[in-house]
Amino acid sequence: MALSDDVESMVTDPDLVSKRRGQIVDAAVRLFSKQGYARTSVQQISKEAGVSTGLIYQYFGDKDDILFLALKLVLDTYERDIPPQFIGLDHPLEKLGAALRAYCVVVDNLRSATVLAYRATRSLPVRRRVIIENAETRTNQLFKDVLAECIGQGLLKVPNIELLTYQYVHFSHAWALKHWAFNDKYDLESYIHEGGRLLIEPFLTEQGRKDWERLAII
Amino acid sequence: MALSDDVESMVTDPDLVSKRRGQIVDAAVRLFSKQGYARTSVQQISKEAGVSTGLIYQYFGDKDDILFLALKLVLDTYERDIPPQFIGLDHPLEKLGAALRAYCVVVDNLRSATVLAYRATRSLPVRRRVIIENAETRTNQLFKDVLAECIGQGLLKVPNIELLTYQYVHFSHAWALKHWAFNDKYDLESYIHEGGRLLIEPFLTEQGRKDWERLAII
DNA sequence: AATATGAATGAACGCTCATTCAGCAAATGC
DNA sequence: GCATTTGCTGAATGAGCGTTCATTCATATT
Repeated sequence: MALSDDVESMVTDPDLVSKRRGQIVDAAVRLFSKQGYARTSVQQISKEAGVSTGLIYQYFGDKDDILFLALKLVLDTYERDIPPQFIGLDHPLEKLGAALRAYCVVVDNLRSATVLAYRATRSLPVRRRVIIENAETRTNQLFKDVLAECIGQGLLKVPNIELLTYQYVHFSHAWALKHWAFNDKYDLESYIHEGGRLLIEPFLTEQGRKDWERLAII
Repeated sequence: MALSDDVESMVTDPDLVSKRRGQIVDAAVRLFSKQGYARTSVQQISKEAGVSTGLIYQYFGDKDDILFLALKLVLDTYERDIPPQFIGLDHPLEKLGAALRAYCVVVDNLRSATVLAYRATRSLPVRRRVIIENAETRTNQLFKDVLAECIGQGLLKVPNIELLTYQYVHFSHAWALKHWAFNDKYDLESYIHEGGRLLIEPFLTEQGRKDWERLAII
């Protein structure tokens, strides 16, 4: 969860380390998203970040370190930005709707970075891939918990919590991954709305349906 | 749809061309799936395929050509193997169930190649990416048509055909993409079964439910 | 048997790119 | 005011890669 997670730096001042790393990772995400990891050179990253090539090796062990922290930034953003969107809310269905919306909104903000995470996670060494996969699992757990709460209160009836959770997550990711197919048919808001009709409404109980219509969440 | 789609070869004999290309693409898919496109060298491919490096350039213009034909092989397999699984069937719900099962089975057979298609399509030049995306769209259309038939006969009631189609496709792909998460919880057959409970059963009409239970499809 | 053709080889070439390092500038310590 | 440390630079290095091509081999043709 900390900023580094075992990437080492030659520079001692922690503030400077996180500032520089942020600067470099931001530039890297822009380039990786546009051109892919392999087609992006460290020289390009240094130019985009406005630093020298040598500097990068003061803050990262090698090029793979940059990719790892870039992906971690994406996953950390999910974990940081989604929960605040629903922890204040009272009604479980409200929370669920807000969680789905929040996930789609974050994906929309990080559209190309999300695609990057899909494409590049596998090219990390196993030990690091697991860290990223765990972060994803934790974010999924947020959904699962809210979903379980809805079920516990008799608002939803679902055949398989875990797989439905994955469908929510996939639905959100698809907004980035299949943007080439969706772009001319939906805007973000209508996409979210259709998500509710497809992945929440069919599973509402009698009671759930009443609340859902009253709350007019999505 | 033809084998080549504009990749040129120095060799004239068409049988030999397709044999050699198959041999090389098979080897490439194995390596690309394991190590990624960028980390795989043409020298490695030639060794894996049991030919010389020079030979590869008699059958492909450049390394990108190999990737293109590798991805095309995956998408063509989808298009070739799924329809036969349901065209003989009478009842639309039977077809839908068979289509979902067929898609999951094909993905299971091409698991690492499916992951490759997800990861690498974006690194093709635009013109070729479009060819791959069109192939995907055609396969999706198969689902959409069967789905429309079910709806037309009053067996299903779905809020959004297109997006539900994507959920089917995503569900199948997820078997490959999220295998690290699913492997110890489901086998292929139970995964397919859960897919039916999540993505078909909630949308059955009264009539549809009766038929579905009678047919015991998934 | 002599010749021609097309397939196959793999060493060599040139280029890209990750990584290093000798040196500069500024800050800090003595 | 000198010495030392820290942050930083960017040209240089060298390994690895995609691609080429002079050559060999196998088969067909005359």
